[in-house]
Amino acid sequence: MKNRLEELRKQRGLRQEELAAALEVSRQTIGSLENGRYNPSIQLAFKLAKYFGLTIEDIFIYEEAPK
Amino acid sequence: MKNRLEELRKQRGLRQEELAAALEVSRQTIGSLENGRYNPSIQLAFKLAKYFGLTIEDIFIYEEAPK
DNA sequence: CTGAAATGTCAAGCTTGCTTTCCATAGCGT
DNA sequence: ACGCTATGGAAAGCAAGCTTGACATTTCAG
Repeated sequence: MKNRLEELRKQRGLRQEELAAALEVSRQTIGSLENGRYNPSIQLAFKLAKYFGLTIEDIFIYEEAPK
Repeated sequence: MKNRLEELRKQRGLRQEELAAALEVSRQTIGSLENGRYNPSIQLAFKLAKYFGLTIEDIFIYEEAPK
């Protein structure tokens, strides 16, 4: 699963740390998502979508092969 | 987080077991989601949305309180 | 070039999502 | 009542998401 987090964050001129604080997660979590080390929980996906004013589908690109 | 899984499944006249098979998860997973024992992973949420021809936001209702 | 800020990344530990197995309960046709 | 089918739900175990803490690397202003 790919995502547009880094792009969206930079568009808004935010640091990973600031975005993390806004979402109440750790900076490492944001970095890990941007770099594809793992996928977000659905809760966090909703938080991100709400924060950016987009839908989950706008931010995360589902790819068939779950791996 | 609430969801409309049971409603959607029944609309389509499916058993939990059939839906589970279509999504390649266990019957217990479907039952647990319908009864709110836990939230789906984002992968499974995407699978469900695709299966029902809806968006994740159509199926899952995000509630602030992460509990 | 130098230093500070931002990001990358790892490790250990806890929590949550999902599996399999198993048993209990509910509903329904006969 | 009986038996069958669908669903509910618990337990144990593994995988994935997230945390804190620490350290390496990149980036960029001066």
